Parts: sequence; structure tokens; C-alpha cells
Amino acid sequence: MADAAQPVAATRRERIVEAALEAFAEKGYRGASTREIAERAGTNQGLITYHFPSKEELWRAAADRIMGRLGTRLERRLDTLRTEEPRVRAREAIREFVRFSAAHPELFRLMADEGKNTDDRMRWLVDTHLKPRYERFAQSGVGRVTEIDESLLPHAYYVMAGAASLIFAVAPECRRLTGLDPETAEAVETHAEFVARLLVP
Amino acid sequence: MADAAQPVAATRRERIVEAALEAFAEKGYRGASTREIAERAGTNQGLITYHFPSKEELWRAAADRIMGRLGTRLERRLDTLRTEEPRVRAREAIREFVRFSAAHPELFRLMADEGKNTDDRMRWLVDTHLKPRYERFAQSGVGRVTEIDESLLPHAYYVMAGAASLIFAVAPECRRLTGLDPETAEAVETHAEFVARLLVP
DNA sequence: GTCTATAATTAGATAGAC
DNA sequence: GTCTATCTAATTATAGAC
Repeated sequence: MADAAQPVAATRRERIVEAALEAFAEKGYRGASTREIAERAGTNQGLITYHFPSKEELWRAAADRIMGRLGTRLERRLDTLRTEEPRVRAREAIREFVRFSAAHPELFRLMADEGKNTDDRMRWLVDTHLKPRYERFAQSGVGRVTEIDESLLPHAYYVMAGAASLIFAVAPECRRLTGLDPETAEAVETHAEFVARLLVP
Repeated sequence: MADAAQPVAATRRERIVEAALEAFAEKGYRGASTREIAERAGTNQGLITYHFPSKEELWRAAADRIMGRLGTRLERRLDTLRTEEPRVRAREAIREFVRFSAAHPELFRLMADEGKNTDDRMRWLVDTHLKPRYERFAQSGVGRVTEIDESLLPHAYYVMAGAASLIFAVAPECRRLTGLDPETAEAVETHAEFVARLLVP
């Protein structure tokens, strides 16, 4: 039951991706160094360049991971809500997104960092991961429930994303500024309810 | 009326701070290099270290600038709304904040970047600039109007900030993802109305 | 697969010419 | 006040030992 029970290579690679996700989210793409990532993963920089041909590829693996987690979580929840009426389903989908944002502040941090610039990473992120999620939002999510006008969909999407996630993405600031620790279970549920009721009254 | 009409030193310094604000907002503190900032400002790296004893000091000057602009803009608007009833005043204050976020996406980018970490810059930012703004929000802004319970204030603050600003902070992503250019005058007003009505029905 | 050593580039800060 | 030149340290990527 020691380390040897698992393939070491997979473990090391996993830990590198996990460390990269955290580092990229915290310091931004440029700000996070591969040495720092290696150290976080408990290994050395050489092993990163063995598993990933470039820093860009490592970043993609990190983005794949967090977006995969989000997709799995949301689809699973939506699945259990198939039979609910639209407004209840929309509300609970929003609550689940808030909970995910609290458990994984890396998501918003990564998105906010990459969405600012027009470069290859942004384009890849939008085309590969964001478009499917946006379609899902438009088709079955809040987009349908809150408003009639199709032209408001982009506004509703970014309002929802920002309202749901910011407080967790800047949790250290929130603690110092307001005294509230947004990462407690109670604060997460309060925020989920606040945002869900706001967007789907 | 040529360049010589203004003190050159002040001009150069100004342009450096302006370039630094943009660069720090786009690439993050670590990601933005002083050489890159100098180039943006149309000068050289040596002049930056002449005007600012360290990169950290340059960052503070950039933060002072954007927070100063926000304060001036909001106080001026609130001043013209003194006689309005609370809900109208709150709604218009939110609209004004949305407009400011559209005109100055650097604000949200800088805040989102710095609020993630517990370091000297975050602490300085909170203590120097964010606390006064948060107090103002609590005392005369949306905080008073939308909800009764004082404990919801932090949630309302971050919901407002995120809902109002994210779409402009990630404008390049928004354009590619949704087809909407959030920087057009029409989109800004639509967003302002959407957020204001949502938070103050 | 995992590591150390190192090459080539770039970082922030300093020194000094003008 | 503005610039070029340079120091030291840190960056990504590569080469090769084991």
C-alpha cells in the first residue's frame, strides 16, 4: 500500500499538472515558472520538460484538467435535475457552479488571466472548452429562464460567472477587506443562495 | 504648443505610470517586465529605475492612479445624486461603476490579479484603497438598499463587482466566445442597465 | 522515468556618460 | 532628466548520466 502500489510515472505527471494548475492560477502564465511548479510537485524542472514538450503544453494540460472537472460536475448535477421544472433546475445549476467555484478558485483565476489577451492560449481555451459550456448555458441553463431577449445572453453569462466566482477567486483579499472567510461551508451556501435567487427570482 | 510646452520629466513619468498600469493589468505583476513597460512608454528601462526605486514602487504608483480615477468618478457622480431617493441613487451608482469598468478594464484586472495572494501588495491595496471604497459601498451604496441583513454585505459587494466588471475585463474572450463586443457604447449601457436592475429591482 | 548540468535568453537593479 | 552598458540572478529548453 506504499507508493509502489501506483505507477510512479502517472503519479509524478499528475502531481505536475496539479501543481501547474495552482501556479498558473496564482501567478498567471508568465508569472509561474516551471522550476516553481516542479518544486510544488516535489520534483525537478527536468522532469517537466520530459513529460511536456513546452510550457504551453503544460498549461493546456492544466486547463484541460480544471475544465474537465467543471464539465463532469455540472453535467452530473444537471442529470439529477432532469425532471425538475426549469426554474428550479436553473437555480440549482447556479448553486452548483458557485460551490464548484468555491472548491476550485483556480477556474476563475485561470479564465480571468487568459481572457484578457488575444493570443493562442485564449483562442484555444475558447474554442476547445468555453464554447461547449456557453452553448450548454444558453440552451438549458439560466439563459433560458431569466430573460426573453436572446441578445442579453452574453451579459447574463458574464454576470453569472462574475457574481458566482469573484469572491472565492480573491478570497485572501475578501478576508482582509470584509472579515468574512468566503471558504467556510456556511459562506459558500450563503453565496450560492444569494446568486441563485438574484438570477432566478 | 509642441512637446516643450509641458515639463518633459512629468510627461515621461506619467507615461511610464500609464504604461505600467496597462502592463501590470494585462500580464500580472510578475509577468510584466520593466523593459516592456519602458518600451510601451516610449523610453528605456533605466529611466524607470530613476523615477521609481523599485518595481514594487512603480506598481503602487499604477494602483494609486487607477484607484484615484475610480474614487473621483464615483464621488462626483454620487454628489450629483445627493437629492435622489436611495434606490435611484444606488441604481445610478452601479451604472456609473459599470461604465467605469468598461472604460478602465485595468481596474478589475489589477484587483483580480492581486487579490489572489496574501502578500505585501495585497495588504497595501486593501488597507490603502479598498477599505475606504468598501465603507462607502456599505454606507451609501447598494449595501443599504438591496438587503437588510448586514452579514450579506460582503456577498453583495463581490457579486456587484464581479457582475459589473468581468465582461469588460475579459473583452477579447467575450468577443470570440459570444460574438458580442462588450466595449461598444450600446453594450456598455445594456450591461449597466442589466446589473443595476438586477441588484436594485 | 528521473535526475543533474548547462546553454541561451531575459529579468530587476546599478553605474556612469551626457 | 535621460540614456547606454553591465552585473547578478532567474527564466525555458536541451543534453546526457543513471
